[in-house]
Amino acid sequence: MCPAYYNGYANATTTGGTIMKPRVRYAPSPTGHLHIGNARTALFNYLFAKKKGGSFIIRIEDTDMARNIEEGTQSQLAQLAWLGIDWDESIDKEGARGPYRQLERLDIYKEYGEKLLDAGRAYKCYCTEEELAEERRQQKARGETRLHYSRKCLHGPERDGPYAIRFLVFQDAEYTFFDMIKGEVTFKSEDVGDFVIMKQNGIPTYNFACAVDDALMEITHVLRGEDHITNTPRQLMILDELGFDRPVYGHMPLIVNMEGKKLSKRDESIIQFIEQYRALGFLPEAMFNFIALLGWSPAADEEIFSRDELVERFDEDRLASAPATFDTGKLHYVNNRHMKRLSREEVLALCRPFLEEAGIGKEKDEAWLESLVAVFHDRLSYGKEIVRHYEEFFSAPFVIEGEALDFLRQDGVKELLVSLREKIHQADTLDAKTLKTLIKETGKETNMKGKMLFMPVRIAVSGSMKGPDLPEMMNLLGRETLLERLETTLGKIRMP
RNA sequence: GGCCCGUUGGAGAAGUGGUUUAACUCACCAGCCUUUCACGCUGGCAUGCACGGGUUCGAAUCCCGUACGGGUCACCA
Repeated sequence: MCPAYYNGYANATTTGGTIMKPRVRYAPSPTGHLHIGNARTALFNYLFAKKKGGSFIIRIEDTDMARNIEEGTQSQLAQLAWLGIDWDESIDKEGARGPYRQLERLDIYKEYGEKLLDAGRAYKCYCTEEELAEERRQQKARGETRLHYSRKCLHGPERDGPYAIRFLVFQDAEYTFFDMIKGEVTFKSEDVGDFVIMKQNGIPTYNFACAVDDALMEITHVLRGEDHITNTPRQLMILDELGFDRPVYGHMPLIVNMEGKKLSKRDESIIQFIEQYRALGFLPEAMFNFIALLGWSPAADEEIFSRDELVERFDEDRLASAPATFDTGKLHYVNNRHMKRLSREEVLALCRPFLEEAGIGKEKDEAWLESLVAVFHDRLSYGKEIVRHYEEFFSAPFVIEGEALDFLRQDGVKELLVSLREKIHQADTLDAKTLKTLIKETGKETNMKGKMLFMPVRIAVSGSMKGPDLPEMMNLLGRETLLERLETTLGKIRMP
């Protein structure tokens, strides 16, 4: 993009010709746990700040008293920290521009609200919720397309009683800004009705607090979800009237599900909260990696990166403007790739809680657990999946059917299995290495090799033509189960 | 309904007017490797960029319209 163009709409990036270090923020409201969409907003702001050597600030937007929840703030911060997103200034890390919790900044909003009142850019509104609802109802009934406040309090007399403060929107003004992602965006003031900046309870509304804080905290760039794009003109109006510089805005496309719908918290098809992924045994660096791919793409032939690599490669010009589809399959792939980088011990540590929870390997020793993990390491998409893999091969009902059964009905298979059964029965010790030797010996004796040797054994002990490494799997199964399954299999192929 | 945004293969997605005969990744298929299965490696997979006009010597890329999808119009953030 053209720098001159850029500066024509915002001067926050430069002052007196020197480039300032960017200051960006993530501003969650503590109404719940960290949602995947919010995590992405935080992540891109973080990436942008780190890449440019700037500061990443977390501001708590707790102005909705009704929806704030007790643990909301701590939960948000804890999950961000887990992802590996750390911050330079926030409620637990005071900087020069605090406080960082909006309810602790009420005096500030009050002061600026009065300033606007005095300047005639805002007015007191005594309307009740019921009156406003009735007004809207009538507008709709009349078929009006723009449902804006009627301004009936604009010229009304001052009176007693609670009031809200409304911003007086200019007539016939245009608000144009250069969006880092969308390009030039223009809104006409006539599309914006007089909006409340201070609620009756003395607490600011989102748009007001947000604009004032961005200015006072010297935020230079605001990267946020596209659902905020229509809030931008309102914030611009406030900024302009208060004489503040505008930050540069960038509106990121929404995250949608496979059906193209916005990720709603009620959507059952996708797990929505970071905490839930953590609980399933996903890796924080993999989540970081995956989320970075939601609406952004690297200029490389590779998509698997560490956090540092992502910071290094981040380029805001590569942020997409089309919706980002949340693809669970891709998430599994990314996590799998990151898990492959882990040592066996690390994977076991990740899987252990799930194994314990499922009661797997209770009577087995540590070596057995290690082997179990080793056998599935490569194909694990997340920690808890070890349970599913285990059940599939070890505890599910043993059945052989279809193609697998047909394979066993070939000549020589029966003799092969009988011979192997004897060897397993007689062996002193059974470990993976021994089992491999036994299979080889059986092959020699019965004159079977390659697929004709291994596949019948695989099917006979697992029921499946696919699965983990055969000797390792047989070792985990143990002598008793092997003999049982071999017996069952032989019984099956005797009766065609 | 007004306003705003978007639309490239089975899926994600590059591409910002001319080495694009449209990267790369996932999935899928084939081959190689492994005495089995995976892993890994190699190759295949859009005669076309929602549709219709236009601008241009030249458009997936710029403009206009249509269709479809989404967002937003609160004393929620």
